[in-house]
Amino acid sequence: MTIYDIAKEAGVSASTVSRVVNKKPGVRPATKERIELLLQKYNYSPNETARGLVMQSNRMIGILIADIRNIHYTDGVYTVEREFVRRGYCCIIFNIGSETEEKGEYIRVLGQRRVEGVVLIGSNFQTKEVEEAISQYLPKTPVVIVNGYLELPNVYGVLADERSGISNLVDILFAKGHTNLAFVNSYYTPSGSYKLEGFKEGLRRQGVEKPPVIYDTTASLEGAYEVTKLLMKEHPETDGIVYSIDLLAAGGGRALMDMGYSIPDQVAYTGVDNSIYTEVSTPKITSLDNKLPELSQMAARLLLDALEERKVTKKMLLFSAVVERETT
Amino acid sequence: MTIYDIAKEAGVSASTVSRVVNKKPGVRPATKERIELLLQKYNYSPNETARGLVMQSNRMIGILIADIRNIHYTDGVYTVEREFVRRGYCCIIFNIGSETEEKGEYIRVLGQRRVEGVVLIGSNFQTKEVEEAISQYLPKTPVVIVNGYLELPNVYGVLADERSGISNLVDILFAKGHTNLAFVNSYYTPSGSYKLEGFKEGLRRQGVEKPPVIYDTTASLEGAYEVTKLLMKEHPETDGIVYSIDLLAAGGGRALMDMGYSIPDQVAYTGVDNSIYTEVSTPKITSLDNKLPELSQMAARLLLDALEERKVTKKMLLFSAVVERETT
DNA sequence: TTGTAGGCGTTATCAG
DNA sequence: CTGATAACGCCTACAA
Repeated sequence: MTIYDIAKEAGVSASTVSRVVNKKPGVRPATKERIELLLQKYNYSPNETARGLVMQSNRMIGILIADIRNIHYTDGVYTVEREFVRRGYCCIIFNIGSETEEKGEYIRVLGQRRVEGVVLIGSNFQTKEVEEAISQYLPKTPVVIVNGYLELPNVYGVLADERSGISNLVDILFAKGHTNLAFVNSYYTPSGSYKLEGFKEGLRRQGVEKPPVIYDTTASLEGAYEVTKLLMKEHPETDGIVYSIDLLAAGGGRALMDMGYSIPDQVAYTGVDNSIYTEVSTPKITSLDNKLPELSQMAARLLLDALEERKVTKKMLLFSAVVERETT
Repeated sequence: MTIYDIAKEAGVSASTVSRVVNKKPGVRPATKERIELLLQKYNYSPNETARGLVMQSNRMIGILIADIRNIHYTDGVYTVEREFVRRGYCCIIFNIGSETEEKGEYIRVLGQRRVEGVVLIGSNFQTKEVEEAISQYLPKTPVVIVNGYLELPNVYGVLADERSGISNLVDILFAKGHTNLAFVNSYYTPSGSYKLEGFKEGLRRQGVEKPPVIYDTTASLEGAYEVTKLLMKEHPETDGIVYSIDLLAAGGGRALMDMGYSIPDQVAYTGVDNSIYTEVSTPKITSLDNKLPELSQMAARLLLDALEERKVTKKMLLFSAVVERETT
């Protein structure tokens, strides 16, 4: 059912139908009514593809994310999606995997779809490859990165100060008498290395001289469980563990309990994200709230500002905050 | 940058450019090469909107879901999205809220965008409103419902037998000597009422005559915590609780522990979804695996079959399975 | 092998 | 108030 079909049956031209569809003025009430009746009758709805072509605007935005199942990101996608839908946009979402080298390819596809804006969620978009893809395929499309940044004219960044947040975590552990700390990180991301830096900085600030105890693992309960057992075996003096994400803290906490440590007296530990895992896990996990929902909210706002040509902050920082629970 | 711009600079017509862009045969190698160089030079990528218009196909599919943050659904969205992207589609995802009356409106939008297929994730799409919206706005577009079904020619359904699954849970509890059971449900969905039926059926099968103990709460840790305390106060004889989702089991389990019950000896409990909560929570939760990922996988396959005009099963059922852990 | 012409469903401009 | 007409960017017969 096109505007022409309606026009023919109403005995008018397509332009007149277009006018009433778009509620433009200048149509005689009688004609208008006649047309509206037909629109109803046929359940007409304008073809957005055609509309997008002539209007040079399809009101679509693209969201790229490593993996929506990672609780770390789920909230972000949700927030961004809601914000845009409220404004009449719709969102194309791609889960692109965390290790993939195809980030550029997805950016190309978004370019080809002519999305009007892009949100990249996660610090792992802060790479040379992404930078090149953006300047190739989306040179004029506003792009905002949640927890990352790239030096391009059309890229905006909203970041959390995870680095200093983690060093605050170290302070808290020290204040409670835990001084033999270890850090457990998951696969490499820029965010992960900032966290590690924060850990080292915290130790330095506390006057610790010996080399820091650092372990890596996959981002899974099992990985954290195993690595924690290993850690405690190789460094039995450890009395505090900083995990780079809540999920690891949950898995690691389980290992500590299974090994018979009393929490938090003998060993204290902390997570990052302040996610639901902190409440589901027993004991409830002290966590660094890195403000992911707020970050995403800000990202959506920034992008909207850019799209509606208001003036936009290129880069901004939100402050994280420690939420103490039962593991410290 | 359009094919006309390229054509002009190459000294050929737009159709020739179109041919090389689409790798169609019948272009002299020399011309082809010349054009390809220009395509590279300008980073040309065909406008999908225009292409979609003329081809009458935009390779977009729509996914509707109550709330992507609900772990219950996250996996499903992920699976469906991955499956379609692999086939060159892209997905428009809408979080429409669980109580909202706007389901029809979102379906209208998908129709207006002329998506080629739709996946509805969650039994809460099994309503009259959705049925009407589909027959109005998507009368010929294939739609598949994950864990639901509607009697329309273009609607397909993939369901889990949660009802009998729950009654199996009841059997297991009885087998372990827990005979004073209670059921804790969250907000109303068709799935929720099937689960409740399963619970009642299980009791009946076990020869229980007295009216079942049933509580309702919001789908949250706190809700489950409070309602469990209330339940145990009002029915102190209870020695087994079937929660309708893992999240509730996690919250309720916490309440039971805080009240000093030993798990599973004094009180056993179970969840549904076999989600990560079962492993993060302590003790690890026995759960009904309702095969959500498989369901979503099947849904994607069905839709793909429909799109590619293979013959398609209208409605199918997957069998759930109990995964025993530490709470039974 | 290449170009021309028509059309996909809209919107917008400009006459009438 | 209404109707031609020309875009929008691309694809595809058909003709050359």
